[in-house]
Amino acid sequence: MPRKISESTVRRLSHYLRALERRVGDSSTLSSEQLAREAGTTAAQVRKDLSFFGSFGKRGLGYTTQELIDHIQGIMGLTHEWRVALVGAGRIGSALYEYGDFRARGFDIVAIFDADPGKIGGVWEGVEIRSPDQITEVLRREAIEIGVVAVPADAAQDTVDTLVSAGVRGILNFAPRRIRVPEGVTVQDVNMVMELEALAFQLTDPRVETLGRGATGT
Amino acid sequence: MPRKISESTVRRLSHYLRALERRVGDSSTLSSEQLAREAGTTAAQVRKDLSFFGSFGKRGLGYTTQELIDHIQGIMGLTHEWRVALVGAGRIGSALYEYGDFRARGFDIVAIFDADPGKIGGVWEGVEIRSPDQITEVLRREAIEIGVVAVPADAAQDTVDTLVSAGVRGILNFAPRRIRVPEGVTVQDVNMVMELEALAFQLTDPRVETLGRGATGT
DNA sequence: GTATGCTTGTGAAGAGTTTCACAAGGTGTC
DNA sequence: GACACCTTGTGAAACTCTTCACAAGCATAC
Repeated sequence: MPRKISESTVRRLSHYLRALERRVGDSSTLSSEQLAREAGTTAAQVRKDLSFFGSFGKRGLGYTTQELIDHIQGIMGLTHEWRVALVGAGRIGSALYEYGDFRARGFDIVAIFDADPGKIGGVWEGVEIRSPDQITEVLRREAIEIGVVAVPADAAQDTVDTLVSAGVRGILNFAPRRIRVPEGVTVQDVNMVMELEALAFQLTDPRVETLGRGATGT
Repeated sequence: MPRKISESTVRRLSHYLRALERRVGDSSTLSSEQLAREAGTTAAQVRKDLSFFGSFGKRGLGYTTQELIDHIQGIMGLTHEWRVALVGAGRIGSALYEYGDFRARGFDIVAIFDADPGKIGGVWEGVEIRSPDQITEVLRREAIEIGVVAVPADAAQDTVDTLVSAGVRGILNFAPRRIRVPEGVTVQDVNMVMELEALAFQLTDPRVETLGRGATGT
């Protein structure tokens, strides 16, 4: 009975969390209506999403901000630190690493790998850059559960295969390639070119011509 | 009659394009079945997606690689260069800019803005970093259509408002905040923390316990 | 303690997306 | 030119996700 939660629901839970965190301290309670407005969805959707996991509100009153935060964090598995490996210390990899927001949110990059001999041996804020040869060994030893793949597209599938065989079951993939993984392993793709292409499509689509200038802002 | 194309269809078009480009030169024709396999979907889905825009294949034969590339590029608006402004020259902004894959795909960052006085006046590969005060003027002058927002969350909505009032109708948003825009303007969000949270959810969800160790790889 | 007002939680309806299955229409062979 | 083969394009069915609408339930006032 592996209740199937849709990707969109999970995505919205993240939004709820962001919205709630911005409100901590404000008033201690809020309605699905308010939460929906702040998270950019509808009240019914908020209630339905939450209903998959339990009953967290009080009828007539709404949800207690901090309580709901705790519940959502529990649901999403954000109550413990996740140990993450970064593969690929190029431009994207380094930007990610320096970005630092991950650590603040419980995703701790504890190992870095790169195939470039010029990079191997370097140290980023206390974490040594290692050869990909060591992935299996290090991931096992460090009990790493999530892998971030920021290698060239051609190397992505091999990299992921190695990570998976080293026990990783979650992959954040920045390579612009669809990755194949065995069942039980999850891949999330981040592909900025694709997002830009989606924009280009919206700006190009005939509907724009059809609706004409008047439609904007109606 | 603004035929409504779903977000997932647009996303898949990008995947088809990537898959097709990898094949240029191979054999000159391929079936929906083959394309589906390379893009990670089903043959029926490929045909349905394409059918929204026309009939590009030949029955009994399949699609001509180069021809289909041209069609999809036309559909998505990738046949001309898009002029892009980058707002926020911090870590994410610079990583994006240096990444360079955008330019290769027809997205040309021709203006950069940052509020940090220490950065204003700096030059990145020939493009000067300007004060946000100049957004309206520069965007109008340079006929910029797409804005990339890589500013802190609190500044995101204001930044977008400025961009929109300067004529931008497509926004790529890296700030972890849901942005409100008038109708006719499209926002694409890139939020890496959210993707990691989705992974955490998958790795945490009770179903994992329910299915047990045996399920992986079945 | 009862009445009033408000908001949740949820079955059911509605909308949208994916999959199915097959007629239509090409190619190549003999 | 007819036949066999193959793959597209597409209505219809199946499935999934969102929206609706309302009974159930709690808080507060009197």
